[in-house]
Amino acid sequence: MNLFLSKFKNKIDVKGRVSIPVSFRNILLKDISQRMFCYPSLDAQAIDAGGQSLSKEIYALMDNLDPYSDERDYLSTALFGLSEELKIDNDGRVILSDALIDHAQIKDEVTFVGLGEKFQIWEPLKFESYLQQAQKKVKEQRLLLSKKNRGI
Amino acid sequence: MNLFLSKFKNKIDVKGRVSIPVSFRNILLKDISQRMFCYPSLDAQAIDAGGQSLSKEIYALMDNLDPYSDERDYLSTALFGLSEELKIDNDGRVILSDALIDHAQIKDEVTFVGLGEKFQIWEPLKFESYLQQAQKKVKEQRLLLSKKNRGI
DNA sequence: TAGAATACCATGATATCCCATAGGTACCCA
DNA sequence: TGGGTACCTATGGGATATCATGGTATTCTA
Repeated sequence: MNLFLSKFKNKIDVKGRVSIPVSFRNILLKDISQRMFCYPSLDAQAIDAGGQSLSKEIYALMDNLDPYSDERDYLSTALFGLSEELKIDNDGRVILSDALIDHAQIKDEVTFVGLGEKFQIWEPLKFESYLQQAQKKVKEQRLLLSKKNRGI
Repeated sequence: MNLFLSKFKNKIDVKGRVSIPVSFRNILLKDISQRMFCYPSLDAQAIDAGGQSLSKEIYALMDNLDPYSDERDYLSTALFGLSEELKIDNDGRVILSDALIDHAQIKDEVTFVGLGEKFQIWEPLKFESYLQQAQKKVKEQRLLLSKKNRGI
C-alpha cells in the first residue's frame, strides 16, 4: 500500500503552477488518470487531495444515500460541486483553481502534508500554527491518559 | 468513471447561447447524441441536466411505478413533460428554453454545478446561497459521516 | 420575405506543451 | 575518502493549443 507521508513546501509560479512532490506524484500517477482529485477541506483552511481512490470513496459515500433525499442533494452539492480533478502536466505540476486558493488563503507558496491515504495543501504559515495547536492537544491528551493509567 | 465535478460560471449571450464547460461537454459528447438532456429541478430553483444516462435513469425510475397511479402521472408530467433535449452546437453551446430560464430565474449568467452523475444549472447568486445552506447541513452531519467514513 | 435558428469564423485570455537550468543527491572510481 | 559525474527535482520561460465568447453569414421556416 502506498501512503502519502511527510511534508513539503513548494512555490507557486507566476502562471499559478505548483510542483507536486515526487513521492506524492508517483502515487497519483499510478492511477493513470493523470489527475489530482481535490476539494476544500470541510473543517480546515486547507485543500484535501488524493488520487482516484479518494474520489471513489466519496462516490461510494454518496451511493449509500437515498437518491431523492435532501440529504443527498446537499452532500453532492457540497462535495461534487466543490471538488475538482486537476490535470497533472508533464512536469508533475498542477494549477489550483481560484476557489481552492481562496478557501485555503494561499499566496505564492504551499505546504503539502501527507495524511496516509490522502494529503492536504496548506498555506505554510497556517499549517505551522495548526501543527502547533495539534501538538499541544496531543500532549494534553497524553497527560490525561497517563493520569488515567495511574488510576487517578 | 466520468463524473460531473466542480462548478463554472458562464455567460449567456444576446442570442441566448451558453457554453457548456468543457469537462461537462466531453462527458455529454461521449453519448454521441450531441444533446444535453434537462428538466426543471423538482425541488430547487435550478435546471437538472445530464447525458443519455440521466434520461435512461429517469425512464427506469418511471418504469418502477404503477402504470395507472397518480404518482406516475404526476412524475411523468413533472419530468418528461417538462424535460428537453437541447442540441449542442459546434462550439459546445446550448440555448436554454424560456421555460427553463423561467423556472431557474436565470438572467445573463449561469453557474454549472457538477453533482456526480448529473449536473445543475443555477442563477449564480441563488446557487451561492443554496451552497451555503448545503455546507451548513453537511457540517452538521459531518460527525456522523466521519465515524463511518474515515474523515471525509 | 422577415425573423429566427443554425453554421461558420474571429479573438483574447488562459491552459498546456516543450525545453532549459540550477541546485541538490546519489553514485562511482581512483 | 574525496572529488567528479550523471541524474533527478523544482522551477522558469517561450511557443502552441484550447476555451469562452462575440460576431457574421447562411439556412430554415412561417
